[in-house]
Amino acid sequence: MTYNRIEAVKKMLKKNKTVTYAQLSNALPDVSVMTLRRDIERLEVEGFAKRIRGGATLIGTLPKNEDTFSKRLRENADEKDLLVKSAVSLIESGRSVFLDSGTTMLALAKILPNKPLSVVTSGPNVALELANRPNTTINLIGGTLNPNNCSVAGASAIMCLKMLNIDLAFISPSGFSLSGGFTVGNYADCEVKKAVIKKASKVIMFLSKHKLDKTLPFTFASLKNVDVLITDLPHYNTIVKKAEMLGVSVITV
Amino acid sequence: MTYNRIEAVKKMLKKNKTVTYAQLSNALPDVSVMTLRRDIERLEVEGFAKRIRGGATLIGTLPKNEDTFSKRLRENADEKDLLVKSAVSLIESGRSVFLDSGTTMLALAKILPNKPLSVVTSGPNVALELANRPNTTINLIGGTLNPNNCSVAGASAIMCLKMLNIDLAFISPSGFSLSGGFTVGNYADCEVKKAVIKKASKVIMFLSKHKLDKTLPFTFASLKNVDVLITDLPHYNTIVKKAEMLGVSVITV
DNA sequence: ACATAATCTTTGTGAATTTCACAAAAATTA
DNA sequence: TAATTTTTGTGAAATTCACAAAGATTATGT
Repeated sequence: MTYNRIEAVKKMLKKNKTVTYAQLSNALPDVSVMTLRRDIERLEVEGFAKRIRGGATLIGTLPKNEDTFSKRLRENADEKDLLVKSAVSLIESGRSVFLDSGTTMLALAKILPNKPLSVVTSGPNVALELANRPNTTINLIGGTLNPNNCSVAGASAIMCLKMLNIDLAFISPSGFSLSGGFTVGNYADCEVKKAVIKKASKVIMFLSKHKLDKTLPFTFASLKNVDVLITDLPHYNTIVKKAEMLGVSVITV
Repeated sequence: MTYNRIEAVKKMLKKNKTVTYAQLSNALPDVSVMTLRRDIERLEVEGFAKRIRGGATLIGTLPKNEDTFSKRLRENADEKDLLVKSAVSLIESGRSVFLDSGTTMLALAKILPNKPLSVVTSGPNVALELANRPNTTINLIGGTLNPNNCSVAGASAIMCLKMLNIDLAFISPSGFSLSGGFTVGNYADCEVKKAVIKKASKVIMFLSKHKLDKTLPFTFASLKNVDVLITDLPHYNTIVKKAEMLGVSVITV
C-alpha cells in the first residue's frame, strides 16, 4: 500500500537523518527506484525532507526539540487511519465540510476523496495537506496558532466561522469521559469547537479508545451534541450504549 | 573570448525568445555544450534568462500558467536567502511583524531571530515554520487557500487584519515594473496586501531581479508606498535610483 | 621589464543522477 | 461491468557533478 510505504520511507529518514535511494531500494525491494524517488518528492513538498543528490535528508536536520505534535503524529497511526477511513463515506460531493485540527484530522485529510468539496479547517497543516487537490476549495480560519496541536483559535477564528456555513463537522477531542464529556486542553480551541458545533448541521465526532478517561480542563460538547460517533470501542461498550440511547448513530470500526 | 560568447548567447535569446542548447551549439560550434550550459546559468543568475529543459527562455516571456509552489521553492534559493538575511536586522524585540506568504517569506521565517515577537502571516506554511519558537506568538489570518503560492486571502482575511496591529510589514511581490508597480496574480491576494500596507506603520518590500519586468494583473502598491526596499539590483539601477528619489531607503545586497 | 612560478578561472569530458513522457497496472468511481 | 483516475515502471533525454586540462591573471625574483 502506498501510504505504508511512504511511512516506511519517513521512518528510515527519521532514523538515519539522510538516506540514499540505494538504501531505500534495498529496504523496499518491491518497488522501483522511481517510485521511491516520487515518495521522497512528496515528503519534500510536505516539508519533511529535502532532496539531495542521490537521496534525501531530514528537513531541519538539527533536531529541534521534537515538538509534541510530530510525536503524536506517529502514535497510534494505524488506529487513526482505521477511524478516519469509515468517515469518508459520509462525505458527499458539493458539501461544506469542517475538519478540526489535530493528528486525526490530518489523517482524514490525507484520504479525503477528491470530490468537489468545500473544506473549512482550523488546522494549517490540514489545509496544506489538501492544497493541491483540484476539486477542493479550502478555507482556513484565522487566529492564534497553538503549536502543540497545530490549531488556530481565538477571536479571529470565531469571527471567520461566522462567515461560513458548515454541513458536516468532523471533530476530534483530546479527551472524553462520561462525566466530563468531550474535552480539550485549551480555552481558545474549546471556543472554536463550540462555535463549529453550533454552526454545523451534522456533527461527526471521533472517539478513539486512547482518549478515554482523559479529562482535560475545557468541555466543548457532550454526547447529545453528536450526530455520528466514530469509535474503535466495541459495540457493547457502556459509552457506545449510552450514545445509542441518546440517538447518536455509532460507527464502530 | 568569454564575454563575446555570452553576448552572442544573449543576442540569440533576445531574438528567438527561447533557444535550445542544440541551436546554441550550432551557432557557436567552437565551444562545448557544457560551456553554453554554464553561460545560460550565468544569464539566469543575472535574471536575464530562465533555464528550461533543453535550453533557456527570456525572462518576462514565460509561459503563463503559474508554476507550483514547491517548484518555486527550490528556484533561486540562494538569492532569496541573501535578500532575507538583510531583513532580520530591521526586526526589533516586541514588535508586531507581518510576514507575507510565498517562498521568500518562508526563507525569512526560517532565519527569523528568536526574539519576543508577534508575527502575523497570510502563509500557513510560514506559520508552521515558526510554530515551535518559544518566544513568538503567531497569528494566522483566515481565508481561502490559494494553493499556487500557499496564501490565504478573501473576506475573512481582510476581517482578521482589521483586528490586528502591524508595526513592520514584510511583503514580496510576484512581479514589478516601473509602469505597473508591484503586482500579483490574484485578486484576493492583492486585496490582502493592500490591507496590510494600509495598516502597517512601516512597509518593507523585497524585490529580487527575477521579479523584474514581470507584470501580473493586479497592482497592490507602487514605490511610493514602500518605506524600505530590499533588492539584489545594483545601486546604479534605474529602479533603485527612482526609489531613492521617492524617499525609499534602499538596501542592496 | 622580462621570465617564471603560483594561483585562479574557464573549459571539456564522462559517469552518475535526475527529469520527463508515455504505457501498464492498480485503485476508485460511475 | 465499464469508465476514470491514480499510481507505478521504463527507457530515452537532459542535467548535474567532479575532476583534469587549458587558459588567463597575479605575484615574485632577477
